[in-house]
Amino acid sequence: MQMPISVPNRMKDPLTRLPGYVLRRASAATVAELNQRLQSLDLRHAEAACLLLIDASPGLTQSEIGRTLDIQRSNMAPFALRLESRGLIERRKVDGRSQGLILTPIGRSVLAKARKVVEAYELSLIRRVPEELRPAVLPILMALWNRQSD
Amino acid sequence: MQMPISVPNRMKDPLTRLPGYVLRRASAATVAELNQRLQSLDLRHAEAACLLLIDASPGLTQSEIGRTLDIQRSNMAPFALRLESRGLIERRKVDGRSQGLILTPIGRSVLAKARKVVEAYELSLIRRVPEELRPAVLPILMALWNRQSD
DNA sequence: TATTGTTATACTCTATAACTATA
DNA sequence: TATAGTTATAGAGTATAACAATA
Repeated sequence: MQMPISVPNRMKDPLTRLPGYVLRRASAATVAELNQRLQSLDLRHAEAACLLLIDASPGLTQSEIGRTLDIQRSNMAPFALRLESRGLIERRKVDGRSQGLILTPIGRSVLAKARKVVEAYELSLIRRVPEELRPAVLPILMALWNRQSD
Repeated sequence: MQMPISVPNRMKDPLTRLPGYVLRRASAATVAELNQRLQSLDLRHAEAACLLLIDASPGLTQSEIGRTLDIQRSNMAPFALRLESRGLIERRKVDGRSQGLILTPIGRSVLAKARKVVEAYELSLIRRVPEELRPAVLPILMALWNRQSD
């Protein structure tokens, strides 16, 4: 992400009327912002998401996490390895091929800090939206994601 | 993007309540979908955006486009080169260092098809959202992007 | 047969630094 | 001094294929 340009852009921009385009730009901007806020914990946003998932469901396997986060099984291997070698998670054999992932004490401590960062960031995001539109935020994003809100 | 899992996911998922997370997932999913629809034109979503911009403001320079799309100047070079070597755009010297970009006849023809794909996709996106929420879509996305709607 | 974890590999996207030519 | 275009390079992120071990 480049830092925002402060001079007004006088260019015709036919793109900012396209929800899909603005969705991409909003996502790219917020990912960059969240990654920056997580930098001091040496975490990427997807790693924080992974820790949050494991904390909510200890014993999840790599494959299950990958399916939830839409990360390929093959890409989960180095991903989980990094969390493991940093001592944030442990693997526990479930059967001969699956290994449940759980947080270590260090992992729980890092997650506690990450959770604060994430929650503060989510709050700052929602606060960008005019109050009367806030109830529509999740339903709209879930719909664009093509998921039922529930 | 993996194809969606059809079996319901019974896993606790604390993430889908987080607007920022859902924003990222919605964006990733829609980028993948749009890229797939543009595949037959051998265009990526950012290339289509670039053509749309040049068409709206012929003579834009690489740097200006990069600032508009948040693509680094250094990354714009191979990007523009590809469009040029495919005969979609031409460079016209503005002064000793800047080159304005314009669409070639081929570029206009490809853009016409790309525009249809993009507009159809944008329409399909907005249709995912319940009708009464649609007016809030752009204001919310612009707010999350941290831009004024106007 | 299908699934888990893994390795290898390739491609895209993004980020930084440095260079030149020009304004 | 600042800007435009370029090159080189490194790091993420993502995609596919293939393999062994296990269910």
